[in-house]
Amino acid sequence: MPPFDMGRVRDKSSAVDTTPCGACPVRTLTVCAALEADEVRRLADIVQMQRIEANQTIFAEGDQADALFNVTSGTVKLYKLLPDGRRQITGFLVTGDFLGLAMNESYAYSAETVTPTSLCRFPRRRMEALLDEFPKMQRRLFSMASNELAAAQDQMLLLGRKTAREKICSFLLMLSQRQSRRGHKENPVHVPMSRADIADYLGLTTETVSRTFTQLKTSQAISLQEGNRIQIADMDGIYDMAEGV
Amino acid sequence: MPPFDMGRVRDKSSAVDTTPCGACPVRTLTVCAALEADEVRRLADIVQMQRIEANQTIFAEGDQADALFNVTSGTVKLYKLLPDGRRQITGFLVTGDFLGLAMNESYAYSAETVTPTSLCRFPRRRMEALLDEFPKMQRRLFSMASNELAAAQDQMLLLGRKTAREKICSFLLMLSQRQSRRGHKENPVHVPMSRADIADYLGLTTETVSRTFTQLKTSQAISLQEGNRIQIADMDGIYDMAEGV
DNA sequence: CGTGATTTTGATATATGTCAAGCCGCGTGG
DNA sequence: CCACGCGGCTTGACATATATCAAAATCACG
Repeated sequence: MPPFDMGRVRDKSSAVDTTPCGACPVRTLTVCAALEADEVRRLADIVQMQRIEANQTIFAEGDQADALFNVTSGTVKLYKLLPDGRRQITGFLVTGDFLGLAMNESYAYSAETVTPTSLCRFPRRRMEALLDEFPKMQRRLFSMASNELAAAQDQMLLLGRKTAREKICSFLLMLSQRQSRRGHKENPVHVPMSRADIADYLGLTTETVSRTFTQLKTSQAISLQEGNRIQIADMDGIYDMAEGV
Repeated sequence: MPPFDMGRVRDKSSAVDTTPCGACPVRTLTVCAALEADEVRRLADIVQMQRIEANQTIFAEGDQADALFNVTSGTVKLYKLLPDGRRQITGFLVTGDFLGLAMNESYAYSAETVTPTSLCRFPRRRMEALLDEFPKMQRRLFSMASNELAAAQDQMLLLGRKTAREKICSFLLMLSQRQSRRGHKENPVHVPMSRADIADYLGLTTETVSRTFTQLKTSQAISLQEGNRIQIADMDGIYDMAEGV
């Protein structure tokens, strides 16, 4: 699937600002937030926008890492595989998330779209040059990496020590909190990924994920709605269950 | 346990270099590696060295995060707890590792010594000021955070998808590779932590860890030696077992 | 040497995985 | 417009890796 180049986006309210980034609706959410106008312009010079349909590979583990990405819409999953095919999804990225914080010469994980997705693509070399030039950007990236690291530690606690029910409840809360931090309402929760993806994210099987959802449904803690939405009926209860209380 | 201040360390081979960092034997391993002489001196100005005995808390989850640390000798464990006491160890730090990459106003995890440990302590505010001043240091820290992130993803794969035997083999290999990267021989592997710590790191129980070790011993893949050392007899076999091959 | 902690070993329980079938929604093509 | 088929989800019956509970063995340390 060749990337479709959307070209320059024109900002209708301003004749001056013709760069794609200047008009970017998610600029405040991501690396770009900390930047001055001229810095954004420099970023706009090297960025390339692309739209990718659902269930497509963005890159695979082991590929030469010559680009970084920013998700501007849609959902992306990152995962690692064992030789026999067992899969661990290490994260779901949504609007505003940065893709490529942890990398060497080659990608250490694969990335695939879950839904149709828009990406900003930054060639790696040019991005690195920009980082040297703008310490503020570097700082921002470092702080994002720190947050990722904290999230990764939470996920280790989940994978190593939580029960299936605790995992599912934690997962729903994570999605809910993510929504509300992005300015949407916390409920109902949009869950665009398949049972198999959820299972591989939580270290379970699809069957166990499915059974746990029906249990929660039966106990009135949640209810499934139209369009991959889950209403959390008993938010406090789910909160407690997520921590084993 | 009040930190014991070792004061300034004198470098016997050089009358000039009286800063603690200038004489530091592990300088090449860590943040300090990338720095110029004057930068190291500035770091030396704010650093405070301390020695802590085994099994002592360095800080606890939720404490106000007003210092970062560098491990100059010994082993430290980081962990998170669930309300009912279940524990997940998220990492073991050894000589040269940096403590405090992921943090906000308060620590998101607890840190405890496993063996007697020496630390360089950096007051956080002053460290941040230095980071602003020396982008090279910031860059180095970012790169360390990236590596941590990659390691965290490997650990998620381990916790979510590997069997007990695969976990133990991966763990031994990690320790072995860490030793050899630090200039020691890869075999035998020094394992200073208790079965309980290993269990909480791998998402198992002490009983399962113990049983798995005896299995590996019985199948001649490893042998236990004096002083918490494990000889990996069949390195290739362990390697394959770590990945489920 | 004795005493408590840690580790190992054993017997049993259980949460979750595996295998298998049926169901549901949805796009396709007759 | 309906029948068909296919992928994803749910449910069921059963298997099993690992946890739990308990006791013996070994270790560390005063």
